[in-house]
Amino acid sequence: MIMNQYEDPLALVDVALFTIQEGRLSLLLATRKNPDEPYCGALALPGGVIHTDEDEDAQAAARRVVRTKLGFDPPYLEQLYTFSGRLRDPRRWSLSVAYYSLVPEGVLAETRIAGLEFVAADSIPQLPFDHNAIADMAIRRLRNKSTYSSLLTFLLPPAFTIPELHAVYEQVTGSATNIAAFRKKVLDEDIIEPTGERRTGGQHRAPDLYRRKGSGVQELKRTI
Amino acid sequence: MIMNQYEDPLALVDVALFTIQEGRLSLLLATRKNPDEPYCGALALPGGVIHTDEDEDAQAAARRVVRTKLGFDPPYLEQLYTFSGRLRDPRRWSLSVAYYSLVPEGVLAETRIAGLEFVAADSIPQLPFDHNAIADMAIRRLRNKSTYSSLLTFLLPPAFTIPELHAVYEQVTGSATNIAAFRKKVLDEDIIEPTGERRTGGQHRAPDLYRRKGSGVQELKRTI
DNA sequence: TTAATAGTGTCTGTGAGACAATATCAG
DNA sequence: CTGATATTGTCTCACAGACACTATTAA
Repeated sequence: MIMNQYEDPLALVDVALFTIQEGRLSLLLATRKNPDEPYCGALALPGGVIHTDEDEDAQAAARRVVRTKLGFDPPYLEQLYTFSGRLRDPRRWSLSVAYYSLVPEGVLAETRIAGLEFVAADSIPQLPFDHNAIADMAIRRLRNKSTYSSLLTFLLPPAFTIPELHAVYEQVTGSATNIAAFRKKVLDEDIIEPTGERRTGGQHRAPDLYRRKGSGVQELKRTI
Repeated sequence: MIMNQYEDPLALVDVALFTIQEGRLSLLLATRKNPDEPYCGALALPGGVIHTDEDEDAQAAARRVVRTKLGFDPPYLEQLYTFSGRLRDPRRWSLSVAYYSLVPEGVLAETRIAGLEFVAADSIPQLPFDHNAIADMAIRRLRNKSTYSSLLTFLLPPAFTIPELHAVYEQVTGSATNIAAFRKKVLDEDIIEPTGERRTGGQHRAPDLYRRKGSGVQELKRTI
């Protein structure tokens, strides 16, 4: 190991993982289980030390954290911000690359892994470290990016209806909006496309099903 | 020092510092001078190892880097993204928290510090590490944020005219826009305010001077 | 007075948003 | 048929953008 005249910071990743549970935007918290680490027993954002022997980069480390805690690869994972400082971790000067992740409604409904808990995004309890700051920034980013991208489709199953997307939009942004205007906007943005199917079963007209267009997030441009 | 079973990554900061030089958006590069570090002698983004004994956090480290290389505190400094991986630095697994900074036109004109060089943002040479990726992302962020915030005012002196702001806007976004529409939009966005003075000297009507409103960047909201 | 740039007023097209009207579904 | 919700069509208002016109300045 090539040395460095300064003590190296502790390098971590933390993940703010969101899903829809019972119609509400929810954040995943995990019980800390390692007795060698601080705040053992407390609920916190899932995270951990970067394993430089196996993780190719920080994104891979975050992916590994989700995979080991939840058992699957997160469909959407984006870097949020890096939190750092001398005092944020009792061990030593630390640096946490924070990510946020979106998981479709229902995927985690049956997952009954011990120590995991979902809390409503608008009533997050007090968390250790600076995890409340991370969660707050993740929600702000999510709210903001929802207004100009196909981000929210990652909170829904592969095929979804416009009313469902509209409900998620209202849940995330916290604002009531006109569904007719929403429909028109989202359709000529060219970020979703009809599957050709409809969802039957309701005692009303069957809504058209759509899927996300393209594999990643689509962002829209502003003018001036 | 509390140990950790994994080798710690090398923790760095890098800064993409922009200013206007001869009417063009320009990026600052610095000659690497430390013979113990890779790419000594090459031009690269100014950066360095985080000093955990003196830097409170990564932002403070980036501020220190700018201060020691340029001799002043950067007026605007924002975290951009964290670049990481096993191979990006020949020393070892590394993690660089990248920042971008904006400095008013003219402030660096007289600065004649050896080893510093400005290059036009649209013709950046090949750089060591993944510094080209950092610079590209910084320019994308700058271009994008310019369209919905008061960010560009940080590339101008404290008092500036609307035509000056418009010229910077066109230079940064690379698009020709209508100055009348630009003026109207920027004025009712409430992000700048008139100083009450005008800039005389030209052989034409003296333009009104404005200043940025508020101390930080102002962002605008989108609708739907 | 003239050349040059600053600033203002007017018109138009586009798109968000409200709302009415029509279309389907299950029972 | 009826009660529900989905989808489409129409109108209005706000605003970006184009452009013409007026206002100032120094020489």
